[in-house]
Amino acid sequence: MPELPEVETMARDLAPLVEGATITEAWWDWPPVVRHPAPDEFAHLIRSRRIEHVGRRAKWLVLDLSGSLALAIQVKMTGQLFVLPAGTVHDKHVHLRLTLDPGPVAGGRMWTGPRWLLFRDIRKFGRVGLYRRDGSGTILGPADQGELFGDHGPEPLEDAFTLREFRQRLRRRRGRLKTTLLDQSFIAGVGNIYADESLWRARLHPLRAADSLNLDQERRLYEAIRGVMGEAIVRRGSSVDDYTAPEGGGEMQEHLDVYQRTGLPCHRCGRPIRRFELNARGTHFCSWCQRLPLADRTGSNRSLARRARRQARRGRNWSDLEGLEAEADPLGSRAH
DNA sequence: ACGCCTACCTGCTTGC
DNA sequence: TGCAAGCAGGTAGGCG
Repeated sequence: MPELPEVETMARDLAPLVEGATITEAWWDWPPVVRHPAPDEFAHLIRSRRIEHVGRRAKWLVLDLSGSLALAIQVKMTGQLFVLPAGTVHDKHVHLRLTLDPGPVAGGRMWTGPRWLLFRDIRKFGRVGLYRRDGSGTILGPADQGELFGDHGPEPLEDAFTLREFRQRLRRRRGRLKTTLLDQSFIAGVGNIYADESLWRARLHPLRAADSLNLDQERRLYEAIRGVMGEAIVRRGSSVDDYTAPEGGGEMQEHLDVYQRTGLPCHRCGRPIRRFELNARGTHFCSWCQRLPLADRTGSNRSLARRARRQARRGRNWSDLEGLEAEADPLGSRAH
């Protein structure tokens, strides 16, 4: 499940393989994979474009093409990219194929023949789109209007993303902490794995009201997000479930503290990691290290607290935990 | 306006 | 063995 570190790894792996190459043809077997523009126009526009740079924004790969075009690839859950000699047999999950005339490659290497850039996506969630950049370099959305990434929050690892800005953004939010971290308009690139990991590292409960943190907690969360993301990039991301980096698997999964570690000892206190569902996502945390203060459940965010009480009465959401009914207490309020 | 919920997908696992 | 249900989750779009 690619998040920021996995997509960053894909971009870094892909760059030396395709930068400098020219796209000569586009093929697809499932039109919805081309989100924008209409598939025929996409094929027409992309022909003869040179791939000038491979980068990343949020969880998207962005290939800068000649003529101020940008090929944006959203891999979502199971999207993968491969570069193989043209004509290589591939399976039915490859839904888009770009034929590349390699031309001279950085480092003086010369490919001996055309290559295919393959987009493979088992679950067909991923999409590609071709967009224009305006004079200032901003990628324009459909119909050349607005910013393609206008709805996205800041990149957590950029210098421009300061603790001060993080605090300001966090205090404007009304929802729960984890829901907020997963919201791409709050911060770009955080997904389920690194949301859980960041909250564990910051010792904050996933259900905390986002606007209820004190100064120290805000700082811890800010540093946790950046620390977890930075470390995950160095380790080439996490290889879990369907996802592995094609150019060699990431190893961050061996260094995760909570994600998919239900029942295993917390790396800080030794107590078992617990799991519950939030917004239909598995949520992993340590109920000893990550407490939900009483005040949080009652006062600081009224609408949130009201909803929490209603859900608790109906016995939904955080009561149907796997196994251990007596132990199941995602609020983390039980004394050990 | 904002947050929450569902649909989109398919392969794998689990249960009968 | 076979089949169906359950599960994984990023995010657009609909809903309240």
